[in-house]
Amino acid sequence: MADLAKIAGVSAITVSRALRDSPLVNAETRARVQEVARQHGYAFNINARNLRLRRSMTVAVVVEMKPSLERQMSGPYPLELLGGITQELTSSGYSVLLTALQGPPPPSVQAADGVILLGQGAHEDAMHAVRSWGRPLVVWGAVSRHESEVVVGSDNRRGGALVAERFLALGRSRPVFLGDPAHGEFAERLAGFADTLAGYGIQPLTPPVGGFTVSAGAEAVRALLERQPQFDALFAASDLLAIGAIRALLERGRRVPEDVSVIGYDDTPLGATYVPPLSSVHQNFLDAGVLLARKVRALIEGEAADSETLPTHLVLRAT
Amino acid sequence: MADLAKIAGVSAITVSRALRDSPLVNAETRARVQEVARQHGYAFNINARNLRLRRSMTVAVVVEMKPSLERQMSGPYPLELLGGITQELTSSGYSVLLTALQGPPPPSVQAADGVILLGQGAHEDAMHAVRSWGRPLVVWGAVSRHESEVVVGSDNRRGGALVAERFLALGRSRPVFLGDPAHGEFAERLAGFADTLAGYGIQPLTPPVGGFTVSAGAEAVRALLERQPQFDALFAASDLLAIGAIRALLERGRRVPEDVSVIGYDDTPLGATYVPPLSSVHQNFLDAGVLLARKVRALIEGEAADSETLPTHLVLRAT
DNA sequence: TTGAAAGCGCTAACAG
DNA sequence: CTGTTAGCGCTTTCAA
Repeated sequence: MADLAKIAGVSAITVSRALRDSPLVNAETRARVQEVARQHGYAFNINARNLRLRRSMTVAVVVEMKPSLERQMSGPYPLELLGGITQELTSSGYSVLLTALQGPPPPSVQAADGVILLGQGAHEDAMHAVRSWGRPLVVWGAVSRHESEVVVGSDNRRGGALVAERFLALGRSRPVFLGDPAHGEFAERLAGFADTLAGYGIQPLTPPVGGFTVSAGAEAVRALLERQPQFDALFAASDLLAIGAIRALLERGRRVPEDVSVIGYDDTPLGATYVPPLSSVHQNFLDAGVLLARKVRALIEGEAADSETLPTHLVLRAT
Repeated sequence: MADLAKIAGVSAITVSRALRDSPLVNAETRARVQEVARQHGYAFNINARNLRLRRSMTVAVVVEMKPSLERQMSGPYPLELLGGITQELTSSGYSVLLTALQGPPPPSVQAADGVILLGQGAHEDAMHAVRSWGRPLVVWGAVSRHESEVVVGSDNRRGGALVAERFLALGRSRPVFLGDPAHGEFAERLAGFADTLAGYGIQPLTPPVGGFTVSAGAEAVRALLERQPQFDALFAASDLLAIGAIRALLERGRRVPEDVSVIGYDDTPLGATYVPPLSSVHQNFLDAGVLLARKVRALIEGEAADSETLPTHLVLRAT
């Protein structure tokens, strides 16, 4: 900048202002300075600015990213969430720092102005670790769980309720919920589901499920068919589980949806292109990402931000 | 640091060295300083270090991230790639800066020590834009296309050849290739496929395909069935296209695989759980991510790095 | 093994 | 509208 200043015949601070499009500098001067900068291939030093301004214009996004395909956070969700976050944040001058939460975070992550945690999942400890960084924090997950944190999540209770209503409308009376309620979002889906059914004196079966995978869903349903085969509707807490469930049902000669109605969750392309195409509860991850981004930004800039619940809706397909 | 220095009764530079585990400092002093730092909740300022050291310990990952589910870069690929990259980079002290390549990149991205471009796709212009940042660059995509760049990609030619061999072993003689060869990686898959077939005097049909989606695959096959229905094998350049193709085939009463063998590409969970489970060419995105990360790191540290091709293998399932 | 001096490149505050 | 001064927090000389 000092060099540019000499070349352009102004002071360094004027160069600084000109490059920032400050209104404090004459339009003509500004143009000249910018031209000189361009000609000389000037590269701005963001670290110097950050040091001076005491901020990094950076938001850390913490993802649980195990190398396992069928995991809960796999599939398109986190990527869409990331897409929304990145879109919103970069368009307001922030950068997105991706972190895997394994071992101590690299220093640049600790220097982030804010943090977005994707999926508190079964990892309440992850939340604690991240909170200890002492940065503005926004979490994607089950909203009701954490009053002290800003949490964005989709309306899992409503999602569950929608499925219950659908089953009731179809005249189904022996429903099953498939999913481990230790997972906060799953617990909410079950709550909405069970509460609505309770209004009609119906209590869903909740067989144990050992995971989030297609095969976990299939196993659970196979076991259930052994012990309590008399069900006519199944609500799976994820499309993956639903697909596993359908597979197990078909194996045992149960027709879908004639004998058993099945509805999944997440409305993944996987479910949509499945044969039969899976009915599912849709949540808009892209919007969710944008919202998460806006909330950290608000927090960073000292404004208030509240937890928020995004609408869900039921997408009916063949099952 | 100056404060810590006073408290610990040493100089600032000694604090600096102690916190970095420098061997220049007495073990006892180091322990004391680190303890003081911990007790007082000292937060290291990474920007100051970066300013001083003239680097950012940051790698920008540029992704094409349009808000469309069925896009090429959707699905689990980029996430797995990202997982591998993040894993490798964070474990060596670098941070991963995620960027969407829309409009001018935020300054912190330009300050990255290196850049990984995920998918040159049909966007050769994306590569030009990124190259103009003048940073060490590694690209994920079609290796043969760019001699001047370091490109990591999986062995698309071999993948295509494997499929051809499989079809030949099955005695199929009228194969189709489904995919737009304007896409560099697709072109390589076709090349490997067609070359192998040519050795047996067979030339595959290459109907036009308008996109990367399930529906594009279905459309293309419907049109093909009108004009040239006499094919007995189909190699789709992605699982998405393959699924669309199967759907169209079943619609028109063609059995898979009895009448038409179908093999996809990418070995996605979507394909694996499809009914019928899709045979597909597998590529290991996690390893690829790690490799990409190692190569930028090498480049950043002034070492040489060459383009590299990752092995692919064929996963046979029902189709 | 420790420290003093100096400066990385930028910008807020305060004149002019 | 422009400039001077000072300092953000760290680390690499160089000297003790």
